[in-house]
Amino acid sequence: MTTEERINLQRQLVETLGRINEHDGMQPVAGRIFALLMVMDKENFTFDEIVEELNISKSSASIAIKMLQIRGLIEYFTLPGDRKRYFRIKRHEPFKLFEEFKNKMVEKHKNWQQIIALKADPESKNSKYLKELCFILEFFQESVEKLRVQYDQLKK
Amino acid sequence: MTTEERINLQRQLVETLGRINEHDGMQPVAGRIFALLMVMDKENFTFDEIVEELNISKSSASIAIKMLQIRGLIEYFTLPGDRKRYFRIKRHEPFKLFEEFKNKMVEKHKNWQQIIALKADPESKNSKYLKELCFILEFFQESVEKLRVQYDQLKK
DNA sequence: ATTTTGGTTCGTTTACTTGCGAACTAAAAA
DNA sequence: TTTTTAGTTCGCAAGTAAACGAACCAAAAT
Repeated sequence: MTTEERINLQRQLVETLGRINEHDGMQPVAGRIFALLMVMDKENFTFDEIVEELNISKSSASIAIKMLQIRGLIEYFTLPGDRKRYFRIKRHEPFKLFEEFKNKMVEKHKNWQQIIALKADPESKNSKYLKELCFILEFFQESVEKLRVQYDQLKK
Repeated sequence: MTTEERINLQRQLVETLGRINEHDGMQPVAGRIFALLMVMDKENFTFDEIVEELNISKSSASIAIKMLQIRGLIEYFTLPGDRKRYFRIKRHEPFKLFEEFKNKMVEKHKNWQQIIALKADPESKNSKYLKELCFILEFFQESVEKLRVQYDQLKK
C-alpha cells in the first residue's frame, strides 16, 4: 500500500466515521472534523488545514470547533511566535469512558426514582420493573468502582 | 397528597422526562408518549387515550408509536372482542441495559481498530491512545460477562 | 500607518423535521 | 348494506437547523 493509497483510505474513513458521529448526535461538520483529527496521520491541524481538507467554510469550521471544544472532545495549543492554533483530539484517561456511562446511569436512576415516588401502587408491574432497573443500576455503580481498581492493577 | 395532586405531578413529570427523552434523540411526541407510559399509574393506554392525554393529533401519535415499537421501547396487546390496541412499555430483562452499552462499545472498538490499521506510525501519540482505548474496551467486554454471572447469583 | 493573518460573528438561504388535518382503509357493528 | 371504530397515509404549513459568504475584528507584520 503506497502512502497515497493509505491517505485516500483515511479520507474515506473520515467520511464514514463522520457519518457515525452524526448518528451519535454531532452535527455533520463537527463529526467530520472530529473524525479527521482521529484518523489522519497528521495529529495537529490548524484552522485553515481543517477548512481546506474538508472543503468547508471558515464559519462552519469555527462554530463546529467551538462546540467540540466545549464538549471536551478536542483542544488546541499554540507555538510561541505563531498565531495559529493547532487542534488535536483531547486524550482522556481511558477509564473515563465508563465514568461517563456511569454518570448517565446515575441520571437515569434519579429519573426512575422520581417516577417510583409518584406511583399510587408500589406493587404495580411498572413499579416493580422500575425498582428492578434501579437495583441493577446500583449494582453497576458499585461494580464500576471495583473495575477501576482491577483495571489499575492490570496496567501495573 | 390527594390522588388529583399526584396525577398532576405525574403529568408534570411526563413533560420533564419527555424533554429528557428528546435530548436522548427521540422526537418530541415520541418522548412524551414514552414518558407517559412510564410515569402514569395506568399502565395500558389505548391509542385514543394517548391522543387525548397528550393533546396531539392522531397522525403524530401514529407515527411516533410506530417508531417506538420499532425501537423496541413499547409494545401492545389486544383483548378478544376488542379492536383497540393497548400500549405499554416493553419491559426488558434489566441486564440488557449493559448488553446494549457493550454492543455500542463493540462498534466503537471496530471503528478504532480500523483507524489504527491505517496509521503510518503505530507509535504515534494517537495510535498509542487508540490502542489504549481498545485495550480497555476489551477489558470491559470481559468484565460484562463476569458481571452478568455475579448479578444472576445476587438475584438468587 | 497600512496590510496581512487568523479567525469570529451576522444575516441569509436552503434543506430537513415536526405536526396537523383531511382523506383514506380495513374490520366490525348495526 | 351502511355506519362506526380504530387507526394509517398523504400533502401541506410552520418551525428549526446547517452551512455559506460577507463583513468584521484584533494582533502581528510590513
